[in-house]
Amino acid sequence: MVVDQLSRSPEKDVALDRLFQALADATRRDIVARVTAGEYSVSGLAALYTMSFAAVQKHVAVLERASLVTKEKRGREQIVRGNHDGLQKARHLLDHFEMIWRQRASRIADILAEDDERDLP
Amino acid sequence: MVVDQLSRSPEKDVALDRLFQALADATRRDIVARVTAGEYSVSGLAALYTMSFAAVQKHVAVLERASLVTKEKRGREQIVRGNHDGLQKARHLLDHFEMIWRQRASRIADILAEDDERDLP
DNA sequence: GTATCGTACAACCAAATGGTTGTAGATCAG
DNA sequence: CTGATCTACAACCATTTGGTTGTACGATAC
Repeated sequence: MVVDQLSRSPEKDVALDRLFQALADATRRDIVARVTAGEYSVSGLAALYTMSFAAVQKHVAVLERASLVTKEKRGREQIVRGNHDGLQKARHLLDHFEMIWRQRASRIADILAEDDERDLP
Repeated sequence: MVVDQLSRSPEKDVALDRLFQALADATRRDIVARVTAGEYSVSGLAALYTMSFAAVQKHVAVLERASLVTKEKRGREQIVRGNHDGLQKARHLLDHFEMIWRQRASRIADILAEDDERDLP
């Protein structure tokens, strides 16, 4: 029962938990797509969906905690915008996974190549 | 209350829900990292963590449903491997978001450029 | 054969999630 | 000032999640 996780820094882990958790809902992904392309107030977003205003408000709060969007007060409205950095963090981890995969794939290729060399005359 | 979501195809949505949901847990991300780099049996994975075997088994099941790993029976063991395609699907959506963002950013740049032209003598 | 190992799965539990309604505080329009 | 709008937040509810223990079953070792 080794406790070592491959990933160090539990703080980052929590940030990643929130990031992926936030993206694990179709409505929230829809919100991210919309506010990445333009600006919306919370009520402007709420008008787009059949669920209640409070529900949309909660979704925006989840996205904000995950650093995927930012809110800024403008008069009595709260303007929601996409946060580029949050998206990049998620991409970076997936890129990292893919890098590991490619390294493994090339290692396998190397082994096969060695076999080929052995088979050569 | 417009019902239209930006993203079409609810089936893909469910797949993405599962994908990001699966990645929203540090233990599961750790498992993905490990089985992407090499092969592990379920009990081999379970030995790495302090939680029970059944818990790890459930995590692997979540990853399998999300198409992030595959299981293959070998003797009495079940070998877990990383699934490259699953990772790419997640990356593609994030790439898409980033593309929208860049389009918006360049649109803003264009507008600013127009202003600059107006200001020029 | 018997014992052991690796797995699957059910039943259970506490906590989190995604939704609702209702209430209350700011801000704007008339 | 009054009324409408936008937001925040609490309380509640059903379902899911992440964990546990216990049982059962096929494959392996001796």
